[in-house]
Amino acid sequence: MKIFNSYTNQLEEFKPIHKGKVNMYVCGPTVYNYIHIGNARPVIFFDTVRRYFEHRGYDVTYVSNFTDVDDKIITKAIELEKTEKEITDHFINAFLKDVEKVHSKTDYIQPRVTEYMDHIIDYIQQMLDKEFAYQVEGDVYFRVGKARDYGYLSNQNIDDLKTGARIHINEKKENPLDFTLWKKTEEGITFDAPFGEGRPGWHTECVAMIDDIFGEKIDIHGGGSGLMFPHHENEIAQSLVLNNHTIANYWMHNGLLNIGSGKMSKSEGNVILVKDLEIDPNVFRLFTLSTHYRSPIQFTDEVLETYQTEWEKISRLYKQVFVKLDLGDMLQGSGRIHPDLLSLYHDFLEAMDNDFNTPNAITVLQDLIKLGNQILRQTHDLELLKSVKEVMDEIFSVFALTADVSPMPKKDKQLYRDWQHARQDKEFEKADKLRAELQDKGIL
RNA sequence: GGUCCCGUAGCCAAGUGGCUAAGGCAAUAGACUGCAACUCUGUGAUCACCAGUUCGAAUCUGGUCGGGACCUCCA
Repeated sequence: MKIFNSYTNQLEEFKPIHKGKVNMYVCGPTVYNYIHIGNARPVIFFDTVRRYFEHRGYDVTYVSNFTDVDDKIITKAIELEKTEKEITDHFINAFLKDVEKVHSKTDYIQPRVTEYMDHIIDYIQQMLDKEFAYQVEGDVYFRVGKARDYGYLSNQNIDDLKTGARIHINEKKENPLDFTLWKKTEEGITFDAPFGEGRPGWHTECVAMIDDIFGEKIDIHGGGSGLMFPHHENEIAQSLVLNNHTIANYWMHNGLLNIGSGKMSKSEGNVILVKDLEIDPNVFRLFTLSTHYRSPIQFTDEVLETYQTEWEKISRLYKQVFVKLDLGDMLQGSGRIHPDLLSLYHDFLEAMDNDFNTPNAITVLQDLIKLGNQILRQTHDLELLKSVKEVMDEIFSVFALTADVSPMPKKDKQLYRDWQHARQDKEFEKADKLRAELQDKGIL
């Protein structure tokens, strides 16, 4: 299994730290608003990564945080005349609802910044003690100039960054690249620390959480490519000071989702919220996974319609196969997959093993659909159809696709057989009536 | 101004040095069908452009044009 490691910028064989285990952390949302469809991409992609590792037999510990301390949350709280906690509780619930809406798992570890304040303060103190941080008028900054390998992850060198630094000069900083660890403030919710009252910057939380939860270097750290700099760069800088390692063996970054021509972001105002999305989650997942995770995706109605069509084709076949097997009392899994289908399943694994090449994996699914349709029309071989279903079930479980099927009660089975008989006997009026009934029941 | 990414058929999208450049959608021609729907089969690209490296390039190098990201909160 190969993964593209953003840290080394190359494809690497995946080797877990602990045999059979995967420890992974994905940067979660700052909970001051509903998430948009661009935020859903890492949710869906890393959920797929988790599912695939589990499919491969790994025991996965998946952690993703909630940033529930932030200026934007405070602004929102003041604006709505509520407490920060009311705001963040509301948007955490909303987030989890959206995660479910796109068929992603919510049973992962969800640390919140407010629960980690002691750790964060302790970490900042340690950095001060080691002189990798300094205080100015109650603020605490990280001393980037002293950090080792700063810029390695995002492939930038400090001098270029300095040259490119925009005019936004903070007189308090020794160096414009230094980032805030602690900000002195009296507005909104604040916390007490040895270095004064205020709140933490957002770069320390991930390090503190990962260290507390896992207690060591982890396998995978994921997030959107927009986080690579400065957020992940800053995380690594701190971890090198505190723990002398780069947090994760493999850094994974997903590309952005664009809408129309430009990028979608909260500040651009061209957002589509997940909660307002009115498409089948299966379609949205197919759409999201139809492009390799490191490439950007364009969100357009035309492409969405393509995957709508695609999903109808996939789910239609699944349903037909399911009904055939149900009629033949062959829904129970045999665990034996026919060689022809087994080779397709292996193609699927091969695609996924190659840095989660979901587009190619979807192509395998399409091959499977074609084959299934041929069997359905030509050989009617139930054993083969059973294998088709079983391979589809495997792929569905990794992609979190769900076709709407359930075993038929006896009278529906009879109805189906009656329909077939009516057609054979050329009693078309009767057949059409039965067909309409079956369609009403969602069997056809 | 600095750093970096991308440009494959009408649309989406694999492939990143070597047989005739996967696959899907759309289009079109056919087959199947009692009618619908579905389904299957056939049909399409000198890989933005130019120059170079190489026995050989969509794939590597340089340049041109076009699009985008980051350097500031952002998945």
